[in-house]
Amino acid sequence: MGAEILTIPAATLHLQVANRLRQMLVEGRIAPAAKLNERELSEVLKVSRTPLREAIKMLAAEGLVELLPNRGAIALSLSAQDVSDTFEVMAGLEGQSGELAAQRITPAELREIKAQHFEMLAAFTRGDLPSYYRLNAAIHVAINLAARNPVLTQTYSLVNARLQALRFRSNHDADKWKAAVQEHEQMIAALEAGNAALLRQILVQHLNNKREAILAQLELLASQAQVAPKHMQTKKGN
Amino acid sequence: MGAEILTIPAATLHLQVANRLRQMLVEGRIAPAAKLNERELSEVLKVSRTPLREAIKMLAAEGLVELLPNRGAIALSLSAQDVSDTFEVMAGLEGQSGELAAQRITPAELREIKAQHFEMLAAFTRGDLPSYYRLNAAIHVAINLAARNPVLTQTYSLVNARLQALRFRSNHDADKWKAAVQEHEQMIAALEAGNAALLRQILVQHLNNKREAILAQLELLASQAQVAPKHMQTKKGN
DNA sequence: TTGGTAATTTTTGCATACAAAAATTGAATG
DNA sequence: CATTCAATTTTTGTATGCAAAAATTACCAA
Repeated sequence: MGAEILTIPAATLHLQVANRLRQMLVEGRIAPAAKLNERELSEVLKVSRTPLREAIKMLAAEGLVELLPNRGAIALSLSAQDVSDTFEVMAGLEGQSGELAAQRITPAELREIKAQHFEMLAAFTRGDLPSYYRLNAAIHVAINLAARNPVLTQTYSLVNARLQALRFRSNHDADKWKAAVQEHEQMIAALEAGNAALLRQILVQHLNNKREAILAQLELLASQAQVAPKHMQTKKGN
Repeated sequence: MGAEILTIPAATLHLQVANRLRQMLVEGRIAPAAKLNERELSEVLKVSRTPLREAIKMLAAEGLVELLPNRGAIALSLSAQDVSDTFEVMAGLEGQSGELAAQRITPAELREIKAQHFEMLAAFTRGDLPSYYRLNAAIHVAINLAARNPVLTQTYSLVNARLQALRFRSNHDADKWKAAVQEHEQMIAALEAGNAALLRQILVQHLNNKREAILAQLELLASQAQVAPKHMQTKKGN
């Protein structure tokens, strides 16, 4: 993605706004289905509506917000089916990333991934969830980068962003968690062996498991919501 | 993608403009690397710069134009490496489409694809290139749709759009053309047999062949361009 | 010429202004 | 009390205006 803005630090306003909004969306600071009020946001972000609207249009193209003609934009809200579909695509993209990475990864990259893996094990052992998730994501990104295909990386980031808001993270269940860690160890082994087909298979399975875990979690939340319907509606908040 | 604007025909201007611009880009009416002059385009499209700029921002997020800070936007221009990378991703997406379609396609969909295949054969036999390419693309789209995953469809469309401008079409060489048609027949067979793994493999191979054909074509054009450098620079054109 | 630089023009980026659509409010009525 | 409908307010969508940056032109000197 476009991360080398360091050459010319003059980032235009609409890009800055797009980045900030994207962050707010994937971090859930703007809740799913929440309305994006232009006046309100322009006051919060201290910009006029023009660059704000341009940023919103970009996020719409990225699929992070939905445009409703004459009614503005709302934050992406994924149905269970949407989540399932998105994970299915992610499984394909991760599988391909792994397949290519197994063929193209450099020794240095492999070493770094192994190091990150051990760091993740440390966080796992300590029960340090934030670090665990951060390192987990970093490893997947590193595998994707090792595939040496910027288009794949961009596509991956684009689709993955839609799932980031589901950061209420999956496998709280200890067994599945352990299984996920084991899958990560299998990934390393496959990467090291240069076994492209195997790494693809592991990653696809890994993503399918992730999908199931998230969907189960969603179902749980939905049933809880039925008991206490319509609580935190996420209005203007903070 | 969003094609059901028929429910409420009130499409906002910036969306209309985005659609028109997208079409101009993928049809090559705006040449690769050509500058998108806002004043000029706003006159041609008969809109003010505001909705035009919003549309351009959407196309930038789609990857069809590149934004240069303080210097506007230019049409996407793919290097040989870019083309190769993009085809690689498309191969993955098509492969997954096929894999899922083989599992999920309905008899009606299969019949329609077979019908389209015969129509394509007819066009092929007549040497009717435009119809051939149109039907070819339609079959790939139909397979994608049979996968029953809107996220996959959207991702597919997004990435594929970048290659559409390369419509100076591949395999002029009769052998490769025939091979492509044969691959299509194998696809139908695999679809009919519900052989997901096979259909994936055929589609991946099909896309790899397509990539090679296009890259060869590009190389040819590049060598010709060296002889007669800097001709049609594609100014305001039309 | 050629090269470099200052003045001019053009173009982009952002803010504001205005019109149209939607949402909200508030009666009035059943 | 609910409902409908008109008046008001809010919000979105588009056009215009203005400032800053970039590109172009004009000019001068070597």
